[in-house]
Amino acid sequence: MLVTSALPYANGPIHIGHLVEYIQTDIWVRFQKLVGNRCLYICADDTHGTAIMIRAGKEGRSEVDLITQMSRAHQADFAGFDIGFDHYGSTHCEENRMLCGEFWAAMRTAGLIVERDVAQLYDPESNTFLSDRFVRGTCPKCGARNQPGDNCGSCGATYSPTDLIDPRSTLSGAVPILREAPHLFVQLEKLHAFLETWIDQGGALQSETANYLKGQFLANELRDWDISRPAPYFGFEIPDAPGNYWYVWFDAPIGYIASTLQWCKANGGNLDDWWRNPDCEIHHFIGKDITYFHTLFWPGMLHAAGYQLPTKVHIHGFLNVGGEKMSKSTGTLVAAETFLKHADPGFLRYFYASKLGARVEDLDLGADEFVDKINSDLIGKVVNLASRVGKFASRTGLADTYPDDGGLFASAAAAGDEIAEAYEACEYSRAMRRIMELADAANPFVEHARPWDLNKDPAQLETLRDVCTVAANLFRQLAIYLAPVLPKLAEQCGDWLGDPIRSWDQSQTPLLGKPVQPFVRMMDRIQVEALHQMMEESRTPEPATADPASRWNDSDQPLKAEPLAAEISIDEFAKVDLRIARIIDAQQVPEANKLLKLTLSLGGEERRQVFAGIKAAYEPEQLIGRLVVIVANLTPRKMRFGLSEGMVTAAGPGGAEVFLLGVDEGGQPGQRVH
RNA sequence: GGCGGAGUAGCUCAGUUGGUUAGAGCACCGGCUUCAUAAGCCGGGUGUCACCGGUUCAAGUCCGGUCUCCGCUACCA
Repeated sequence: MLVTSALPYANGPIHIGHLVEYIQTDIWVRFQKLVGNRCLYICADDTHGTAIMIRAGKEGRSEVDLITQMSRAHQADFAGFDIGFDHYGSTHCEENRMLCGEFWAAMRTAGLIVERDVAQLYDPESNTFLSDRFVRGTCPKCGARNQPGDNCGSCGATYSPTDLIDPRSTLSGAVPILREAPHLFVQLEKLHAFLETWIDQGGALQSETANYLKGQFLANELRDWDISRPAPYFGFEIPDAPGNYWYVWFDAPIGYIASTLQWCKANGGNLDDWWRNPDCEIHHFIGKDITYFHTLFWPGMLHAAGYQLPTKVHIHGFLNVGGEKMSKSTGTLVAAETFLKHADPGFLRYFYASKLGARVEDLDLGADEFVDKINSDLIGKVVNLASRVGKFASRTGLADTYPDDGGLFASAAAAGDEIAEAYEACEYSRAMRRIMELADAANPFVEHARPWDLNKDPAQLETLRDVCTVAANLFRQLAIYLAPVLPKLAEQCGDWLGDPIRSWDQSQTPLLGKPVQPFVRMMDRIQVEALHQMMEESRTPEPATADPASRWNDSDQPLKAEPLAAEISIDEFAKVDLRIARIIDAQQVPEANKLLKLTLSLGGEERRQVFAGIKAAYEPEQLIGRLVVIVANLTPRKMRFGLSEGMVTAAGPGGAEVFLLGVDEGGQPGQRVH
């Protein structure tokens, strides 16, 4: 079988959010290898695209220089967390260029490619077409300034970058111009029927994902996929369309194959054994953000080029920290490197394992929960089991026959199948729970056997040896079951008992008649301060903007929408009698579309009935009791629903966007506004 | 608005096809212990299984409805 994790983009360091995926995959791969499956774990850096090109330009170096350095950093981070790739390549390699050409030719032959002109914003100063994220401007809907080209961070509207008011290139600050260029498209609709069948019958997807695709994409005609980018672009030039490059999402997944090919070259393998062999399972582990690339485009590409389709696409959710999205400003976006400075990588591996299931669900890392889980499970239950008999065991060695342990070893051995099934199904949290149950059962054995008393009586040496034999073997079982998650622990256990852990089956037979090495401590408790420190270190404060105007980022739209009125004198203003009033009752007017009926108090017994057009913006209950500003000397107006004796002041474009004027603390009903 | 998931002890969760008195770990309280890394053992459940209704001899579990939270999505890939 062949297993992949998504290719990390060569534009930033690995952080604990990425690691969810690599740890999830690595556990699965280690499990497969442990049970004896032939398994290759393939990954690579994803290196192409505008972002890389621009960053390299900014840093004044070549793209190759940038991605080379980034790849080194990524691999060091992964190694630090014991992610055991069989091969780690790069999408920027000759193998990938060759394979891209092969896929391309196949797709051309299949008649999937068409050419069409696309108008895109172009930066005339840096001579680059601008993808959405490199254009910023004023939101056409709400008028918020300095918003990205695809959607508004303020009102959430989505639009195309050409809709932006006053657009600017983030590269040069230049005003982008609209320029047409021919693009090449994949007509995915031609593969509609194939994809439908694959999704329905392949069993490759979690049910929620299949459901999502069917409802979201396959229910309609599939749109053509824009697969080329005009120069300049860091990537591979399309052989039969000079001046055009494959879009990064074309060559990235092909990188899985290219990286496998590199492995084959280095290890004497045959690529078709892995990618064109119906007997070879192919498993992709990805995050939910790139679902459709891997479940629509990629299967389509593989199908067109005659490669084996994925057996399973395992999709996981995102990581939250402390119940919130990771962010640089709160320091929850902890780099892999930073984590390693403060804590054992095994802790993160175990924590994720204890939280991961087979569903597409986000998981949460809480500092206290993390510390509790590590200290009580790993330290208190697992490692401590070995530690309790460590000193004695190295003196007594292991007995020649397995002593009576009340059935503990046998029942833990019997649990092996269930635990294995949980690993296989990616239900790691279930596996961890079962393993901890075994650890819970093992510790009382030591307690009741009282090896510390036996140790004082030389005549009891045999019994002591038996107790140590049981405890050491129960610990070894745990280490084997945990080996996919905690490879270091398995190694330490192997060193201690002089028998390396290589296979899942070792959990079924006790280790006997061997000397035991001096016990060395395996893990240390973690303090919650360690987590706080790594977050503190990861915090990069929101850049404080010097210019107050840009800090608030207020739009000029409202003023443009409603320009200033003609000048008036102070006397004219004085004619308008504005008063503070308290809303003492607010009622729906069922027949009215926009109106609420308000009863206002101006203090004392003075009451006003006012109809206000704020129905869409406010619930009556939330209005009662609050102070508003009203025009108190307005001629009463007879309306369909009754007399309106004044007007409540409010701003905003209307509809739900209505904002009542408030009164600061201390203002009283009846007071005039001057 | 649509789709999906969740709601069980203070916290994290388990609870299989309905079936005794609803569970585990952690936390907490009491006692014991000292081999072990402020570790361990024994005992202790403090719950309106979100809410309402229905089916049933029997509902955390099945059905209908309501509420709350989360994720995705709203024609952008």
